Amino acid sequence: MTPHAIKVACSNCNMRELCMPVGLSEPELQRIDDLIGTRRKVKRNETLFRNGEKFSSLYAIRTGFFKTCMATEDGRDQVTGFQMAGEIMGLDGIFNDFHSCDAIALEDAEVCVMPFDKIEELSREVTSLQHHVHKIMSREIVREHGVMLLLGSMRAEERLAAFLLNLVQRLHARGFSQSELILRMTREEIGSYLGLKLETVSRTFSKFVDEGTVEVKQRHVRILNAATLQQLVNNQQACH
Amino acid sequence: MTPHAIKVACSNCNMRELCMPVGLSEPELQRIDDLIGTRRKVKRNETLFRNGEKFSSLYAIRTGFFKTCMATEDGRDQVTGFQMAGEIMGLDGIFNDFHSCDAIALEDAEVCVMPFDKIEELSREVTSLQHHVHKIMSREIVREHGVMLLLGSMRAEERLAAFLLNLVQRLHARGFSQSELILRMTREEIGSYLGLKLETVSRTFSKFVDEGTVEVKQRHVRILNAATLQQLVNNQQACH
DNA sequence: TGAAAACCTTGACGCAAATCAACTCCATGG
DNA sequence: CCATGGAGTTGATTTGCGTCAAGGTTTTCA
Repeated sequence: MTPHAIKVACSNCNMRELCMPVGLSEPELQRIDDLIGTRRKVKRNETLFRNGEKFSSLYAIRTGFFKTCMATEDGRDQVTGFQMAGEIMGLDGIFNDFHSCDAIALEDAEVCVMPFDKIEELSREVTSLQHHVHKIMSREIVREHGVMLLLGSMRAEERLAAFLLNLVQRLHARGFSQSELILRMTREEIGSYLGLKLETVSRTFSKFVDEGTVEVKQRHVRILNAATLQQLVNNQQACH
Repeated sequence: MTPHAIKVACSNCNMRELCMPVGLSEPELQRIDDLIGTRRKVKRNETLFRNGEKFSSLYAIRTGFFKTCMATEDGRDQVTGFQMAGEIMGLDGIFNDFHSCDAIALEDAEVCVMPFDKIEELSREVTSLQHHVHKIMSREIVREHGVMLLLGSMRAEERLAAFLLNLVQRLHARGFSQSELILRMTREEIGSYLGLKLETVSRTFSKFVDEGTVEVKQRHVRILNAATLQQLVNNQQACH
């Protein structure tokens, strides 16, 4: 329950180039280190923050994997994203000072807690940090545009193909395989994100397997033919 | 073709409280006036900016109505939002310095051009402007979460109900009627935004009319029973 | 280690929305 | 004034995905 707090430094963090601006001077780096108040460990299935909670900090993921989701009144929820190491969470809370979604760890995780008032203070002085914050928020807006396109106009196969390619591309950028990945989320969570039911997700995986496009053993996925997946995403042929 | 340029001032703009922070001091207001390089008129069906164009400025809508949309390779496009007076466009371009969607006027419009480097410069000095920029970006992220929920888990009726309520609420905040509105977009554009085909949008309008929930005469819509629409959005009863 | 729970797969069937098509309405301009 | 074309409506039919159900597999925890 109490956040596990350790004083740490960005300056020797191996995720730095993912969550911090590059090309900082030594004194700037020193000051950025002060941004991170604490680190916090979050166990699998625990929430980092929850809808309605007061917003105070952004969170940079050091290790682990999260989902963010919005709950509706009637109890169902929509997964709005999956986040991995180096990505920033909590941007939704800036708008009205309260979080508007839940962030839940899908595996044991550790995040850097960055009090937002400190970020604003420092980014008034460090121009590259200021621009970096703007870019991160803009990136999230662009990502969500992509999800809207997916949800608004793609068929089930196209959605799952886009999802797999996106995941593997982000993992690859973190030094993992370009063709193999382990899903940290259930079929139901994938379905929620993609606007599909879990049975449809399962069937679509099976279809890809039948066609020899991917190998699936539970949550272990190996992409055998990325081009086929890419074509699915691009063409959208059938539905004119 | 050449942007219609007039030097103007935020300080006596009646949209100010929508696109600028409140509670500025007199000297701060003076400086904010300098943010607006020019105004630009955009005629119906003309683009303010286009996917792939270099990003340089954010745009505050003074008058008129826009859609933003992403094009796919095969020629179709997904409407990602509709924007009205007082709203800010162009946030998508910050991420990689290029716009990633098109902004098209749905009626003759006028926008304030705000060079982004100037915004960054000034928001280093005016704290309330800095926070305002952050809030505007966060608001867009939260809005898109809402659209994802809509696209991912609502049925056609629920989507159109949510759409109408959202539009009328924003118009009401601008001093227009709480129950009457004129749609500036076609059924096809509504459908694209809501992930539906134009025929489905048309049928759903007709259904609302039959049930006495709204009156529709072409693009003129009068909401007769907002509670019924709200219930549709909230309950999502049928699809458990 | 064994039993319950969670997760996943597959099949049969139904339905909401897409598709295809015909027609109406309205704005525009020669 | 009528001709033209874009926009909208409505009907008939198809279809992709949801729903319901049953059974299999993996994980969890006592």
